Amino acid sequence: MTGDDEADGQAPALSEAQLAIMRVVWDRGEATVAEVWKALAAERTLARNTVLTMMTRLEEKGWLRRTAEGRAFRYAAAQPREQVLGGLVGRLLDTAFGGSTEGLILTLLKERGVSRDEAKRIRKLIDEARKTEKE
Amino acid sequence: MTGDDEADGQAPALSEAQLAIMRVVWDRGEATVAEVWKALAAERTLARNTVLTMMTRLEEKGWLRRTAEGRAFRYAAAQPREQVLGGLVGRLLDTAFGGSTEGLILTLLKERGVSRDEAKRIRKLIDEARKTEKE
DNA sequence: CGAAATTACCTACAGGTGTAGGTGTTGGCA
DNA sequence: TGCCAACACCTACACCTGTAGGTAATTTCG
Repeated sequence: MTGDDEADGQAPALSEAQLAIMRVVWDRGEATVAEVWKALAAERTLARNTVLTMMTRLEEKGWLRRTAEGRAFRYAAAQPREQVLGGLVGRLLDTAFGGSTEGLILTLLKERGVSRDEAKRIRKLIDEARKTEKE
Repeated sequence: MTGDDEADGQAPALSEAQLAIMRVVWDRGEATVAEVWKALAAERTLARNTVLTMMTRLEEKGWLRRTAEGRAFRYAAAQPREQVLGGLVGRLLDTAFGGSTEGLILTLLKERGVSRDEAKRIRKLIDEARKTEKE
């Protein structure tokens, strides 16, 4: 799979602020500007209009989809979280780690460490992943 | 700690093209614009001046350091690769995965799969990381 | 010696991003 | 029923990124 390794190639990848918005939308399934704004404003101050502008742009670029609902809009993610994050990670993997999965994981572990429990669960992930072994 | 340099994590994070340059510099320890240009031009076409501009900007922002050498400059990374990549990964981890190491690894495995050999080596990494277990 | 090459610097520009003010519309409530 | 709050839209702006042309200094080679 992923035969289209470069199909979406030039998607400029979401920036951090954009990702923050997407995260809220993904978490809720769908959301209005006001909802996203409230969620983000809980962490840092920013104007409602900022969120509005960014969501409008995300919609224009196909990251979000919206449906009129009364006088407001209800936004939903146009692409599943897994897919977008997968692309993001793949991109980072290639650009920063020369494609080395181990390199990335090593950095990750060094950066954050890992608890006994996590280690166990991660092992499990690897076992499962190995079933769909790559050639 | 971190008392000596404030150029830590909060910098806007390197973009993809910038990372490509840094990668060349890290790989060689140090490099001139011409060297980086040749390395990058091997993969895609771009003007020498593009590389020059970007490296100058990277120097201004503290990612690269340079020393005059004759009529040219020799650039070196101002920060070790591990540190920068660590910051990058940490950033992605928090922004996109809500801090879940497993989440990132899962995505990574799904995205790229893993060969038997890699799986083995990754296991080892985890074993080692667990020694410096986190609370 | 003079031309070609090399290198840096200055300048520019289109497109993206984060931020937000001002304007117009509308629905709800006093 | 008239005003306010909520909402979207338009506009703007400063900054960043990728890209590169033109210019000037200097080195090197024929």
